[in-house]
Amino acid sequence: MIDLSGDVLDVARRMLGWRVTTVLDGEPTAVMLTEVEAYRGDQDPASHAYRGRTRRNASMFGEAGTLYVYRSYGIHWCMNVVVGAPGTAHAVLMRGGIPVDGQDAMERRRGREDHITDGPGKLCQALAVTGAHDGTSLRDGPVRLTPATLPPGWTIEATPRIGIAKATHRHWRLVALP
DNA sequence: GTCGCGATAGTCT
DNA sequence: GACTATCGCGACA
Repeated sequence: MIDLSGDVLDVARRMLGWRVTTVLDGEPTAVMLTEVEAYRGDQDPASHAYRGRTRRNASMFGEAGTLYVYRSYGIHWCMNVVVGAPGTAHAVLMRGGIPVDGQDAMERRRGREDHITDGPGKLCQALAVTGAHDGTSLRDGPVRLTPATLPPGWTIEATPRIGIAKATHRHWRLVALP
């Protein structure tokens, strides 16, 4: 069972190395997370939840382990793990990973053989995650999150979040490097 | 390898 | 009416 207890930034760091798996269109696919960002609910000007609950971000206010999927730049899907007590709307954005299963299916969905899971929009496309999965549970839903450890020797780096104009002093983007 | 830029539409002001 | 939690391509080095 996945453990999402504790501060959202600690959870984000712990999640590096975890597996995200889907079985959609009959195709099993899985990636190991290598890039995530933490968003601290209503205390974070960069969070979608900063100005309260809206139609789009409603699932952020659910219980820990809920999947929050939104459309980015009108084109791409991006997915988050909801963290913390219901109503706090803390979340961890899954930005990238490396393929560990179903690479053929992911290459087909992406229409190319390189750079298939190294960005938030790409990750969703490769795993076939869409807005239809918003609000489902990562514990027993169509998109699953399972704990795993990073391979030996990997290190973690903290940087400012990407594409964010506010709160840039907060280094809440975490990247795992070989 | 890095840099610049256009596409595109939901969401909120 | 403005603003994105992005991507892919082409130019350059």
